[in-house]
Amino acid sequence: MRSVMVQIPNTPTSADVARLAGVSRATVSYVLNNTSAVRISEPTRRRVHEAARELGYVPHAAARSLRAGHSRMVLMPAPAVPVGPLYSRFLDELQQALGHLDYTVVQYGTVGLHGDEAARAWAELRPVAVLVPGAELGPRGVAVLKRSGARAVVTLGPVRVDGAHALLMDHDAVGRCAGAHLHAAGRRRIGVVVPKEPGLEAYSRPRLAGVREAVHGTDAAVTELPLAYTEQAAAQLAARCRELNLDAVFAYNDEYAMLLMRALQDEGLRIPEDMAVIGADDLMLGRLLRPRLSTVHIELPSGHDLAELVDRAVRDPGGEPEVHAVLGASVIRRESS
Amino acid sequence: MRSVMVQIPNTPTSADVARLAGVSRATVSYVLNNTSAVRISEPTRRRVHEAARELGYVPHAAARSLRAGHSRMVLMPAPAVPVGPLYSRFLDELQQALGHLDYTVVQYGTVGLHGDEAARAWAELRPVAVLVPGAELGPRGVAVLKRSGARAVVTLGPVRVDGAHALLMDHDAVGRCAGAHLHAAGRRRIGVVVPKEPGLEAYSRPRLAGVREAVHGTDAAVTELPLAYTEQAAAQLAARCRELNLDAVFAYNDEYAMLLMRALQDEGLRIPEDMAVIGADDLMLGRLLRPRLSTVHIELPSGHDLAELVDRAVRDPGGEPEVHAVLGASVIRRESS
DNA sequence: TTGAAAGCGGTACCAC
DNA sequence: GTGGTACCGCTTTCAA
Repeated sequence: MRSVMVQIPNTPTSADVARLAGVSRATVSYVLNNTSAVRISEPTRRRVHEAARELGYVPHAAARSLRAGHSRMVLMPAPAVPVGPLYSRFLDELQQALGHLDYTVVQYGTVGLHGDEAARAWAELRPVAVLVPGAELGPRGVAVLKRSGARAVVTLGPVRVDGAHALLMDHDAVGRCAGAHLHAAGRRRIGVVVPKEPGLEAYSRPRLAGVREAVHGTDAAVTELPLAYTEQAAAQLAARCRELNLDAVFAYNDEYAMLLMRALQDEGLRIPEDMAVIGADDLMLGRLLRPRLSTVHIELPSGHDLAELVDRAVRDPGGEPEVHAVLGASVIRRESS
Repeated sequence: MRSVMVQIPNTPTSADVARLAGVSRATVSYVLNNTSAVRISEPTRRRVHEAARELGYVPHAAARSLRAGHSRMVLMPAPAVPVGPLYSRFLDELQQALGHLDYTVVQYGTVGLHGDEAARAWAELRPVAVLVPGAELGPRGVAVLKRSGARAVVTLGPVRVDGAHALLMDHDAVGRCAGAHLHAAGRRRIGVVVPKEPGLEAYSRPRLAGVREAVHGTDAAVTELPLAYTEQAAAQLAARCRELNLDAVFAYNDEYAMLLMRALQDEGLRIPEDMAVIGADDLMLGRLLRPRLSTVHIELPSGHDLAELVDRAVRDPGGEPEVHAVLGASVIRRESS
């Protein structure tokens, strides 16, 4: 009796390739990895390649790295908040550079996990390096990752974390720049916008603190201005600014600055005569506003440099953690201040 | 002779935990996975947990999924171009929802890889599902992924791909909306901005085509207007718009609209009297412009719905590919058109 | 030049 | 209740 079976296309393994090519699994591995320590005859190579192509063979990364005892995966938590063009470009450059060094960048969708929970989840993937923006990771998280074989842990954030390399992106500097600029321009009653949107505190608190530092010991006063990203909230805040008799506002970034500037103008305040406004991030939109928006230009590290730091750290896991201050901030004065 | 050795902290395995707890690896597995088919005494459970905690044990995801023959990983290519707030929110919601269904979302940094190359790289990770925005993936790529065990492949883009589920996000509709609106408003010489920035063609071409469709068979003429995202380019384009005697522009999206609107105003054109301008994406900034920017509001599918589609597909891999048209587009008329 | 086999870390079946 | 053990797919000695 002839039995016709529907062939369920099981994912082909190297054993299948070996069978089809009439060789051993070892040979398949040698051929497909171009192992230089071993010479395989040209006919055999061809047969193996042919078989692999025919079956649509794709090696199993997990099996490979399990056997190898390590991977080339660089893990980053996927950003939860919409990320600006600045940071996007930085990320892209970083991925490019790491890819060039033969690493694979993977952004892990860390959903509800926080702190050490998250670190544990990341550690399960046994990445060779972990890059963590923000201040999500503590020393214990770093320890977990290192114990699980991460040869480099790099934080990109406001503070250094024990045991990890650090790219110090101190947003204080942004606030200091803005504060110093406004003070030098003769402003003395300075408001600082602090977004109400969650997830931005890591940046907004230091920026506020920076302004405070900049005018510390002078006769200038700093007022914290919480603001949700809506027109209505902006209108209310504009009215409040007038009541408070402020003469300057550092608006967190250019987007919030645009929002607030519009509201201030609608409130009848002249910019910059009655009220100086300065943003941050040097986005294109600031140049398009009227008056043109002054801003704090932020210089992020080159993705290329970070990639090389990662590579160094991976090659020499015992080395002292490197700490680099990498956030350049400088005022671009336009017309609004 | 007493030998003092520096204990190199090798990553602890379940065998280490077993040793320390004085039980077998099997027992460790049972305890840590809460295997219900097997009863383990309370004291033993405690000892195992204790040992795991003490060693900082973290299970090895690769080993686990190798044994299991599958993972819960949903893979997406990491977006290469800076992605707007709309899409960011969608992504975030999607990750949330998938996480809730116990999937792990991983964005793979696909650098220089294209088409089938990329599909192969993704397939190496043996994800249970693959979500691909844009038009990067062809039928062959889909086949590669499926052969490697992906139980669901979903494309989010302008066209359906053979073998994959599709969330049709037909940006033609955006252009059609804009075109119909401008035509209804009496405009007949319509320019359509097409960004020169690479990576945006997947959206800009259909949007342009949509405008053409909308006015097809009428007396309106459509002019393609390539534009780089710089002030200078915008100024030149504004001058050209005047020469061409256009009476309306669909500016690709709100950001390009803002750029061009500024340039048109600087060129002395009145909006909307001399020139109607409409953007797309319904960003906040459009509301803040003067005149307020008309725009095409885009409704993306809910991340929740997509997550459920993925889950359905994973549970029933043999099912017919689902195809949903999911992009809602509607004009929000403000003052600029 | 090629093949047999051990072993990476976990899980789950089958005995005891 | 708990332990022994085979096995997932791949790489890499070691022998032939």
